[in-house]
Amino acid sequence: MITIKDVARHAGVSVSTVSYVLSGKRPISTATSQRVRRSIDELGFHPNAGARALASSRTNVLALVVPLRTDLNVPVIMQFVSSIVASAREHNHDVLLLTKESGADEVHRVIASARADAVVVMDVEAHDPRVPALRELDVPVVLVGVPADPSGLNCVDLDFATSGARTVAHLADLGHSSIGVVGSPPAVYDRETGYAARFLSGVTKAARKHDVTVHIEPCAPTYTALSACLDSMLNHGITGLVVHNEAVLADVVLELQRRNKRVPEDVSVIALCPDTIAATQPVPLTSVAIPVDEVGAIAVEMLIRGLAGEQSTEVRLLAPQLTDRGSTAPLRTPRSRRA
Amino acid sequence: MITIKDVARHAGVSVSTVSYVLSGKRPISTATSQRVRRSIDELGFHPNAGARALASSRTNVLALVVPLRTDLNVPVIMQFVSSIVASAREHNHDVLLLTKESGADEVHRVIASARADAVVVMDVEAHDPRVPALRELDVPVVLVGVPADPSGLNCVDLDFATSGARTVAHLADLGHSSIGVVGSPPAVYDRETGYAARFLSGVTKAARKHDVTVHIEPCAPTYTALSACLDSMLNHGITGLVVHNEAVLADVVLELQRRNKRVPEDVSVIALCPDTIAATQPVPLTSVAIPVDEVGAIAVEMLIRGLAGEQSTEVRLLAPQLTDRGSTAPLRTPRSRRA
DNA sequence: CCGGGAAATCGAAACGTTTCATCTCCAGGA
DNA sequence: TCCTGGAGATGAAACGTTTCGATTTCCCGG
Repeated sequence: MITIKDVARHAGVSVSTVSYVLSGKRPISTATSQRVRRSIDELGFHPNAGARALASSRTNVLALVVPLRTDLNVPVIMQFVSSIVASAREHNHDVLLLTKESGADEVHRVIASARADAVVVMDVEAHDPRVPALRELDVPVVLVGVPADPSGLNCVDLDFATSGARTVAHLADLGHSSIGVVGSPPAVYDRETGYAARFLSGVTKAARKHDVTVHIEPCAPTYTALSACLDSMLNHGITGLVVHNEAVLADVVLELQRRNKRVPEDVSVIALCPDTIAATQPVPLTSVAIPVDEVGAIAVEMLIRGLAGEQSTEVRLLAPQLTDRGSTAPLRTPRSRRA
Repeated sequence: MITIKDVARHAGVSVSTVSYVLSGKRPISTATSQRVRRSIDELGFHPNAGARALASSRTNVLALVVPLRTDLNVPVIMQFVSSIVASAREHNHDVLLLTKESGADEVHRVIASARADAVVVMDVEAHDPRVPALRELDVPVVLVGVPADPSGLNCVDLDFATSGARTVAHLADLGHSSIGVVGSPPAVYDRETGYAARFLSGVTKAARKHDVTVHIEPCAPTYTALSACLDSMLNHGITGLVVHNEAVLADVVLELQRRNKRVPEDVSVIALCPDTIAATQPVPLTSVAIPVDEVGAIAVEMLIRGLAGEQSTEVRLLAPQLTDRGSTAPLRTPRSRRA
């Protein structure tokens, strides 16, 4: 194994100089710096992580708590994880994987044994039992999602309430006055994760404001459920459809077409989902984005800042971003045709 | 921070004694052992991972390389990850998450800097460019999946060829002589992951042996593709259906029913997928299992054994396990009715 | 009563970094 | 010419474990 000592000898400098070249915490002349770097490359030196951790009490590792046993939203979760890992790497950190199922004890173990410097927790529920324990941890913590009482904790999430309002406003502005909402699977609402409910509250509030009627129906991730759901929607005479349900998203347009409803001519469809998903549908969908990459990046940045000493606990709700991909259009009524 | 020194003082023993109590590498009288353990609990001592790693050159961390950007098979991948994390924890190891996308360099970095002791790599392709680099690593490595040249590497996977044969044999034994195979999405075959092709080779081989005809068709993960695929199958007069495609699995039975084909009375259906998925379908499906938990457990065990010093590189193909859940039945012909 | 050996415990040297306190040198001001 | 200060480099002390001898204790046979 190549150690910092070998590098020092090879470059003809002291061990501490090599260390300072690497960390940049003290000025080093460019001449020595270059010489040292060359030695490092030549010898293929990689600083020993354990020794580093011991000496600096920094591991450069973030613990990430993920709900692995979930069958819901799996692709979205993967995207979150992916973005968090990428952001962590950009800040020179690695990611240690913990599962939600193993609870807060594992998080405590990992922190107490100094295996990680900070924690990001995904899929927090409104009354998540882990929250109190997380609050006790004296390392930076950030939650993806917002619990009922977020005091003393950092949180990031899309502003689901405003997003719900935004989708309805968009359709209302296009003249639609009868709007359907294909909700998430009932299981999601049961789990009290909060975000789904917040989305709906935004929807209903906007409906009142814009004086339109909304017909909300949760929808299980099966073809039959979707089918029944859409029939019900069409019976209610809806002309605009909001979909907050990744599982059935792909089939919504197909099923509408099969019922002789063209999109967007006969029915306007707007989705709440990551942009990558909305854009890659057979028919690209107008959508409000779930900004997975941004959420991941912000979560990591909050931690990094926390590690740098900045104290702050904030709940950061990201403003919704609507992209029109042509699946929504002005309501076609006799009046609008004449106009 | 509580250190081993504090524990030693509190228990009235030396530091090394505490260490030996913890590791069990030397005999300690039950009296002292208990006293030390009580002190540990009382003080809430957690050994510092960095110091441990430095002194013992063992991190008790496994690196796991996962394909995060995949849109295919996401749920199955999650199950693998989940099972690997669980197995690792059982062996007192944590899991460091690397993404396939970042390539072999990252694996090298993690090993060279002694952040992890061993590596498990998921989603290896037949001619995976990372394989040579992995072979050079002088730590235990195990691949989930089998590359074209697995020499010098440990691999675990389901025996897909035998599994393919098994599904056909099952249907053939029930009297079906015209069998359809709903394959994975074309993208899977394009990626040359190997397992899909091996499955099909097993299918065709068994078809010859049992003198039945098979009609194989890859199927994109969309409703339209499935629809077309099934129409084609039925036109060919198939009475038995093999499905190797988790994405459309849920809809296969529904679509058959919509075409007035009952399962299993008119069409027998057998799937290749994890048991949890087969069992939780609206109509439980007879299946050959993709044994995610077993594969994960074996992968981890191979690594642990490797870390313990056992030298061995083996390709471990797990024998297929078929579970009849009632979605397959004997072919209904005039002859079989009379019998 | 003594010597020998096993069992239990101890002390101290690693392990490879970071970082603090010093030290050296040299340029520039008086 | 001497002094001062700052930039650049160094040496050595941590950091918290593990682990290798060495030491103590106790029991047993002779």
